[in-house]
Amino acid sequence: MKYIDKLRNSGLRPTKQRLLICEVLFNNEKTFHFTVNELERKIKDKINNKISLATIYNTVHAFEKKGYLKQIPVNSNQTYFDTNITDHHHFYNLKDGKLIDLENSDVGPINIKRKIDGKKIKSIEVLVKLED
Amino acid sequence: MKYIDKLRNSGLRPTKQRLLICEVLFNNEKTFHFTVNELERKIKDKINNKISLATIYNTVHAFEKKGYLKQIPVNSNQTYFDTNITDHHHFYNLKDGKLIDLENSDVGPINIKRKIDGKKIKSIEVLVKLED
DNA sequence: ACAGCTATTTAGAACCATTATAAACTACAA
DNA sequence: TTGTAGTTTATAATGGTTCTAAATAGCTGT
Ligand SMILES: [Mn+2]
Ligand SMILES: [Mn+2]
Ligand SMILES: [Zn+2]
Ligand SMILES: [Zn+2]
Repeated sequence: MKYIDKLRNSGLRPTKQRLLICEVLFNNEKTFHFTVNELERKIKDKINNKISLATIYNTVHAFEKKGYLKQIPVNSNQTYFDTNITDHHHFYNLKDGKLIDLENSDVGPINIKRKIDGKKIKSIEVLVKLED
Repeated sequence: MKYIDKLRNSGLRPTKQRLLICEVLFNNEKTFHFTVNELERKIKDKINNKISLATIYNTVHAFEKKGYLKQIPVNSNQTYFDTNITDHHHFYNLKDGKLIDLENSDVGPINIKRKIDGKKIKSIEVLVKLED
């Protein structure tokens, strides 16, 4: 399996639940955005025996901590995750709550002129809200 | 009262609850960021007879719809609001969950080169996450 | 292969911010 | 004043997320 080493090297035991979730998340042509509920549906579509919702949450958070997933800051009652972990930005379609990647090259370089004492910049994220 | 007309002109009846909330939100030297729970505390500090939490939610949403408040997109279990309704951006201190205004002039002009068919850009917001 | 240990999974309960409900109250216009 | 629609309120319901603690599974050393 192609994800066993990835997990072991991260100090995560390659359980069959995690391997299945890796398949769903990372074995795709394109990266994508998802909520935990959407991920649960994708997992159910893939297999017959289900994975507990608690495990899905555990795994998503474990992967996020290891840097294999990112959370996207949007106003929603659900948390949005991204399998695209490169530096990039987002369109947010207010109509249907869907996100669209906005590559760094599609946004001019962002230069934050102000500094905050004793703090380092961890990330700079642009959210472009779309309406009709 | 200075907020009676503002409310009437917005089609909102100037109830004593709304007027009190206006005082807390808008009668300040500086704008500020808040969650509904923080606002509830500020209101309790100001008066003895309390305002129902449901009314606080109702009012915040009414003011947001009228454009007197903005919601700020961050990853948190609580919704962050802003009494600063000008176009601007934010630092987000991951340590304590506090927001700091980042004026447009402290960020270079942001030029979104990509267009989405049939959609208009409603807002462009930059979130700069801070760590130690 | 086995034992022992720790990590992980799981069902279900708990949590908690937010929203819905529906009855009492209030601003306002006729 | 009176009627009506708008508003407030206590309280219940909702729903995403986290917690719990018991069962299970991966791993290391023998
Ligand atoms: Mn998380
Ligand atoms: Mn709102
Ligand atoms: Zn993305
Ligand atoms: Zn602000």
